Amino acid sequence: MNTNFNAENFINEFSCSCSKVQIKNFSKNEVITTYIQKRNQFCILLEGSADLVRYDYNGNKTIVEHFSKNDVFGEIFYTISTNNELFVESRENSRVLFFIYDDFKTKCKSSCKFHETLVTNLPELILSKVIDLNTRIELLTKRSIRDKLLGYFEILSIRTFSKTITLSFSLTYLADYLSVDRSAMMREIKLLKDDGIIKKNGNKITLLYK
Amino acid sequence: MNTNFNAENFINEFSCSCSKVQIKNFSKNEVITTYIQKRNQFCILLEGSADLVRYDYNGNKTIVEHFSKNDVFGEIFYTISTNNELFVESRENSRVLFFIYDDFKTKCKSSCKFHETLVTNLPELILSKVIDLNTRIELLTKRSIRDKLLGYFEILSIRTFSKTITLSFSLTYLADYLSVDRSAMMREIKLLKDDGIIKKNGNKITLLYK
DNA sequence: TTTAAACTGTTGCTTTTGCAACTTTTTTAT
DNA sequence: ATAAAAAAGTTGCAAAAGCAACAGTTTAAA
Repeated sequence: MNTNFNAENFINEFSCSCSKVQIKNFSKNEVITTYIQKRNQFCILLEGSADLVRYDYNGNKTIVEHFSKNDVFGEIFYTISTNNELFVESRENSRVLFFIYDDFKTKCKSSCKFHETLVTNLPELILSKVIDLNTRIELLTKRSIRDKLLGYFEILSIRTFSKTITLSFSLTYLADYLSVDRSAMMREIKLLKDDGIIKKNGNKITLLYK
Repeated sequence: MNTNFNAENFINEFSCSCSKVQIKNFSKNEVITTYIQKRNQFCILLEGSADLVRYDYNGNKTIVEHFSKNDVFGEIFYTISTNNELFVESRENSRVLFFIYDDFKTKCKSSCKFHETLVTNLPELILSKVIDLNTRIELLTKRSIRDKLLGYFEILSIRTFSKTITLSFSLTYLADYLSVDRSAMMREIKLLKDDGIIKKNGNKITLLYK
């Protein structure tokens, strides 16, 4: 699965006049959208990165999803608004394309090329989201912090074809992403080092096993 | 998001002659497919129910995903074959449609109506999968067994518009689905009862709060 | 450039969860 | 109808994870 679709280039090329989409810019830490009462909102991250975050009643922050360029998100992907407050925060300067999925399925008046191409590419974009979500579930269903960490490192290692991986974010963030307590995670990292399973140098981690 | 597409009816109606798909029947507990070397395999569950399961090195079973009628699955939805053995088990007598996604994107020779309709409905089918996966992530990111249980009960409660829910499967299964130890989960259920938060009668659970 | 804020690293203590082992009950198959 | 298998329900103990509270370090902002 490898889509060549790049929404940003596409938009620049056609400087979209489609009446059904909207593009907005966001600076770091700005809230891009909330998942409340925006039924069928569909967003594409054109540039930058963002997180879908949730804070529970204990103040625990969880990174429910992480989005990077070309990722899709929006309330369309959620059925039940639980009591959770979910919102998407920009992690750096970002550009986001918004539209309402139901509107978009029908052709726009001018039957513009942009509209058409986007619709054609939608399955691929959503499919790649499914892959991301499944990867995340694989991690979250691991029973221990150790297994979550190793599972995560392994994924990065496979992706980069290297036993040494570089974390592009803080360990605090990683803990939120793996949905575990930070200090417990730090302890586990130390144990992994002590057991000779990994080596750590700043934000570089090397897998020593196998 | 409500798709009216029903793959089974559709197939019966057109008694598909499309050369690119295959339909097979499975009886309870049979392995429908494994997620190893079946790149781009795309499956639709026409009838019955099934689970994507994983056994880790400790013998822990995890229900990675649960599939019911019209759900889609297959290795196409997974990028990285981790060392995990993933396979899809039929939970009852089931019927499954198989095809290779890449083949299917291009029209079949006869440009059959079946092919066309399926392609048209693919985005909706995948979209509804995303919704399921997100719901699952919501649950799995909860920090405690208690929160996972309550989160799960709440989802069922919202879906059925009722404070009383009926579990259609065993508690053993639920523990595998929530990815927690069964006895620990049983203990937590007891505590929830003791705390007057739920009432339990066989497989019926009533939420007492709020 | 100095100050504040965020992140890293660590630890003692508490709570939660997992594990193993068992009994009782329910379901399923012969 | 009965035996076997699966599930429910319990419990003591061990291990893992969470919590809180630090000090030291790095990063970002004024």
